[in-house]
Amino acid sequence: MTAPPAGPPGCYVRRPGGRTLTIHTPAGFDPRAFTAFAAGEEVLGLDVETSAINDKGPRHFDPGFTVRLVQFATTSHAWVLDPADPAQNAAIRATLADPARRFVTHTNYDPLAVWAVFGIALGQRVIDTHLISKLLDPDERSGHGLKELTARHLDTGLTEAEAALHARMRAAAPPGHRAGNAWLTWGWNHLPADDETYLVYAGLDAVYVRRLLPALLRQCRAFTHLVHMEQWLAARSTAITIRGLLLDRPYTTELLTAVNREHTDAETHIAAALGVPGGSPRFAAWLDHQLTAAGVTDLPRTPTGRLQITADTLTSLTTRHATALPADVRELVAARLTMARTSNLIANLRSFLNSADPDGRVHPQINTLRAKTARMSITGPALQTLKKHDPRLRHCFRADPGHVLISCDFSQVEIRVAAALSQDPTLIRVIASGVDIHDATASLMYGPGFIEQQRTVSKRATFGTLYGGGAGALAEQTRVTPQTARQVITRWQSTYPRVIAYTRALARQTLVITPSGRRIPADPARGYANGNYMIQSTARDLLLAAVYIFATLHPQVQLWLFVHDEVIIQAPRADAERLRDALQEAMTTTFRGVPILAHAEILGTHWGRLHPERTATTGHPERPIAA
DNA sequence: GTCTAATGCGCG
DNA sequence: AAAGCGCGCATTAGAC
Repeated sequence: MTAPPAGPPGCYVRRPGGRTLTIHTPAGFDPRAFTAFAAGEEVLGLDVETSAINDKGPRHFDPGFTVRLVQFATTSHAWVLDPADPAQNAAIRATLADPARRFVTHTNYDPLAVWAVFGIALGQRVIDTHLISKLLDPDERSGHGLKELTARHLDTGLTEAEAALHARMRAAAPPGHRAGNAWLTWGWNHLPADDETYLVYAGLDAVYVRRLLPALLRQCRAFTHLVHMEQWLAARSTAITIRGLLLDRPYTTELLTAVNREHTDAETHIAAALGVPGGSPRFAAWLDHQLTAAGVTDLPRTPTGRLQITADTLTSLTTRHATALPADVRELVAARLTMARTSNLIANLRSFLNSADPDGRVHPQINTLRAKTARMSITGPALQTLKKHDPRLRHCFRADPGHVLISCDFSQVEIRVAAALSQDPTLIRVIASGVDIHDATASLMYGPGFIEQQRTVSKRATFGTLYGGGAGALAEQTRVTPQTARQVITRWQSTYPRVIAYTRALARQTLVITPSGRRIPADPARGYANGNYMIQSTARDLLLAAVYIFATLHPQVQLWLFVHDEVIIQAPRADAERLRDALQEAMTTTFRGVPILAHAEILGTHWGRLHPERTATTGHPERPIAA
């Protein structure tokens, strides 16, 4: 273990890896000494200890969320401050609000907490070691936690402090708070704020994040421009989280009530007819029996042999096998299908309402570097995965009063990026001519008299090739025979040979380096994925570049959300046309001689537009809305 | 009951 | 020769 306390009064001293680290505790707070400490360092490690976070709720924006400790650190000294003490609270605020001050944190958890509790926006004054680590190795599973990173790059002092804290929490948790992870939740909320293990852990967190920064930065020499751009994007994204999206709560509540009723009706119907809940395995057994009696045997099963009840299998029952089944069975299958379809809607609507703060705003977390390709993810709620063809879901979110939402998305950006990277002359010519790319591809493959099915298959072949797919997958998707699929792929390959040559060359590489300088390690067993890494990642960076240009030219405009190849902004109604045009212009560009096109439109007050003839809350089966 | 891995389905 | 890619979350299945 480390040496016993031996520092100044009110301090703990630890010597992990032979370095002396001093932790100043709240009990020993001295305003003048703290001011002198803070003045001596331009970039401070910043960490906060908070009450436990409930992932199902508004997280930082829950009224019950509190910050219990705030820590500032150099590479050798940490000050642990207690915001409940007025003098320490003032010192915290003064330090955080100082416009000349820079901080280093791990993830944006701490800036969000600082905003939620102190109302201070750190904005571009914070650099995130998690983000830098993701640039060094974009694989999420590579261990980007602060503990793993400090153990790898520095020493094990922090992991040991954490182990000690967890042991302390387990030991101190009262009965009833020991099962599962309950001791952890109890610990973050209730472990006494003067507990030595807690204070040492808290102080070391800030010291280690400060020590980690130079260790990681040194390894980024070949792509420091990415550090800058990603930090910019992360700060803008944190601003989106902080501002939040306004939920149309009356609409959402009413819709949930209606859909709940639809779900319950279907459930009750099944229960009344069979005496079995529709969602139970016994329903599956009953249906299995009915199908066997009707001679239907080709439906998918679980590994244990149970009939698989999915929306897909149920749908095929109501279509392909409709005539084989008695009317009462069909009716119950339809009811079960209603349950399957509404349960997804219900789950989404509940997550919207649960994640809203008391003002009716949701604060989605934006992970700006989630995928290996640097694609972003949005969680809490997962707004990128809402069923698009049912506009009732997106309609739950609305612009702030007096504002409208404006959306702009790239047109077929991945095909264009593939053309630009491969410099395939035929694909470049097709794109430059401005005709429909899939029409042109089908025409090149089958002649100008191609039929619709040939267009569909060649379109699938295009995407399959960009993603590294083969004949098997193409046959599976289009229900053509494997031989036909192989022929289609061969034709595609001879139509766009440079694309094929390009992706084959990429497949042999062990490291993919994108035009923006991003490093993506190849998966040795799946070299065919490299082409997709390159294309998807480059498309993402084209979006970042466009957003950067737009936001720099229009710094006051609020970014609202990103959906992979789409940006949504919020603007005052009076500026809508002007900003729609400006956004489209910023996103329209040329990449290596290939035009990258974008289309912007004013969405209006709500994200999703309901069909004019259909009311929102009657629970009609979803249907695509004509463009 | 509790937990995790796999599956299904939503998006691009 | 063959291989689609990248995500999040609810539910299900199976293990403990």
